[in-house]
Amino acid sequence: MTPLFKPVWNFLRMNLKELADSLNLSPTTVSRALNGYPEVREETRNRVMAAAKAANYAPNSRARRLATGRAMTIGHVIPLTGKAEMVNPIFADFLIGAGEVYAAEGYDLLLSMVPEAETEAAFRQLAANGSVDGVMVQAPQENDPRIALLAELGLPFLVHGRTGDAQGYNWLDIANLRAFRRATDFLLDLGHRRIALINGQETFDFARRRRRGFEEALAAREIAALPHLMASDAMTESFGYLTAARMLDGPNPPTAFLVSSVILAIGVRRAAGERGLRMGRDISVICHDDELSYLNNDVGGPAFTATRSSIRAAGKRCAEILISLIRNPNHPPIQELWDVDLTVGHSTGPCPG
Amino acid sequence: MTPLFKPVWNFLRMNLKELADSLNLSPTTVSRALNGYPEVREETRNRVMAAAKAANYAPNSRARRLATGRAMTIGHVIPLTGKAEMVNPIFADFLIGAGEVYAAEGYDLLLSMVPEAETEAAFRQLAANGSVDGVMVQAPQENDPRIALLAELGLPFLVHGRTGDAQGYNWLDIANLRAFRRATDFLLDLGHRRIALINGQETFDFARRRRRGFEEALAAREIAALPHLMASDAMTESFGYLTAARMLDGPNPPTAFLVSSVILAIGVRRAAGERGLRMGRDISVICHDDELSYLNNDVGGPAFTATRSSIRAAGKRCAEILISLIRNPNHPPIQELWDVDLTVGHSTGPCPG
DNA sequence: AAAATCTTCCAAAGCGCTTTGGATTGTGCA
DNA sequence: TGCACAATCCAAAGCGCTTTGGAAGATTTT
Repeated sequence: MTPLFKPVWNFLRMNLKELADSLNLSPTTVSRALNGYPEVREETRNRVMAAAKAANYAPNSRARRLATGRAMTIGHVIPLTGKAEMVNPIFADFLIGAGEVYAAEGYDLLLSMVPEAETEAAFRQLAANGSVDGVMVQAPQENDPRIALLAELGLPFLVHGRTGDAQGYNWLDIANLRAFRRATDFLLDLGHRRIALINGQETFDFARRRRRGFEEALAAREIAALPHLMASDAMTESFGYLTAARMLDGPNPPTAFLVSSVILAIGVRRAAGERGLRMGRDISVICHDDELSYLNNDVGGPAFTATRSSIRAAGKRCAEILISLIRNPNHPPIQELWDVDLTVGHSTGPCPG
Repeated sequence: MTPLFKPVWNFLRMNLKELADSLNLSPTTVSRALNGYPEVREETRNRVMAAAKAANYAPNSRARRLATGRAMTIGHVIPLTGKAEMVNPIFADFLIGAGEVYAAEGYDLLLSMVPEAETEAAFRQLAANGSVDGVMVQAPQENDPRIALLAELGLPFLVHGRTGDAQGYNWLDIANLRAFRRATDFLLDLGHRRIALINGQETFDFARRRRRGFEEALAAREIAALPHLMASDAMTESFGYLTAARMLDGPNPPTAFLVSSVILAIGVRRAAGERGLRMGRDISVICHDDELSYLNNDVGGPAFTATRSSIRAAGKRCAEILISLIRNPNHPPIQELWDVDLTVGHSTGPCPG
């Protein structure tokens, strides 16, 4: 029976015992010195620290994790849906925000991409083999099975977004309904009556809430929502383009669009541009802006009127919360709802005609 | 001296010894049965497998990693530059491609976001504490210090892109120079003479090569590259927009643009649209298309004429190569250069006038 | 001066797995 | 029948760290 293969370059590394021997100290003392425990003389600690630095010593994280029982790792499981991954453009910035916090707190980020059908197995695996201390859940669907599953597995988790009754688990979300209600009101106040909604996939909770916000605003003024002016799908540029094109070319075209992402809005802009319609004059567009770093909406004044909320800031805060939950497992549920700004840009104006 | 905190939910988990006891077998045999070694009877193996499944047993990955000396983890270190993260939109799709392979091969993906100034320290840390078996390097700059560093550290690595003499290390890259030379020729053949280049940051190797391709094509026809028609910076929509706007409003405006990403091209399109210029008629645009899943360029025929190469496929292949390098450490350098297609879309046409 | 208490260090026992080096039994061949 | 050789299994030794439970010496208290 032969082992498969052995890493070669490991020989370079010094271990705790060697370091201790070179200092004429026990591994115990060296370990404590390095980890900041008080029962070691200050002078000794300094000696140890200096030697560790000189030898380029870092404790083997695998051994440390085994010994402590902590993985010092947080899992992000991204379900791959096969179609344009909805999370794609969004999750990158979210990850950056979260990653900053993890790095600062000494946690690793384990990113796992799995086919949607295998997410349950993936979570069970993570829980069973103990490679993470907690997991982040993004973009929950209605009655998302992940929540019950993770609760059952006893793995600390935080949901970015929420679903169901939003009780009994930890989440951070933005006020999607309120934001879209407000945006719709804004368009209504400008005199628009035929307003289109181009939404994300309405299997996702955030998209449902946005739609409700839209519908409630219309209902409050006793305006009927027009089914042919509502669409929802993965938030790609092409979906925005195709949908806007179809609506604009059809009967009773909308005078305004409310769309769920900047990327969709870019598609809408393309469709409008092709038809010679100027945004903010011939047609109005409001979108939700996650403040993606490569799609800055602010250059020369905001291009789009937008409900905005930084996805990166959300990632940062989510990471903070999750870490505090891991450190304090019997903390009561943390739930945080962020309000959303409405920024007025160049893409909206009074209803023409 | 009290430990900081202990995970609670670990108690649920069964370990190898318990599983072995319940089967009246030794841990040795159970381990071997589970790992597919031959020195265990088929019947015994089946019993073990069944019991493991029934008990929801999965070997503790921390212990396994310590015992084997392998981390079964691959590191992606993303330097945060402070400004719009160039890698942002690109690296998400790259990650998805790579992540699929990692999952299939049983590797974890450790994602580490660090301020650019700390990347060296981050790599040293990874090497010293042994939490990864290899690392992926993206978007190399000219004479990128990471390459020498990783070689020194002896950590297996693969560069997506290349730099310097491209010798002696493993990389996968696309033929950036050839692609941009070809794209420039395409525009020249259409009669364009004032062609603008809107490039990524030219500290990056890929951007330098693209520029050289552009310049070589012009030089071959003895056309001077115009400095006021060349710009380079982080590839954001707003940079594309602002640059195109400036160029179009200035003296001797370009009749065509060659740009380094779809996102930039979207900005160019916005600037053109605002000025009433139709793409493919009044003005031509070619971009490089990484085939990002949420920026599909193919709906209803390709919107942009583009040099294209799937960043996701690159991620996938990079992961395959890196894993094979890890398994076979003294493999001679693997270097793979991908050719790039030119897809003709609606955004180009003969030079007007 | 003896007892009590810190202070500072260490030996040894894990953490849960893999792997080495047999031991035991069964089989094929002389 | 006896010996070589598979085929199966196991005990025990790590992997490199943390943490428990002292021990020895220094310091304070009575």
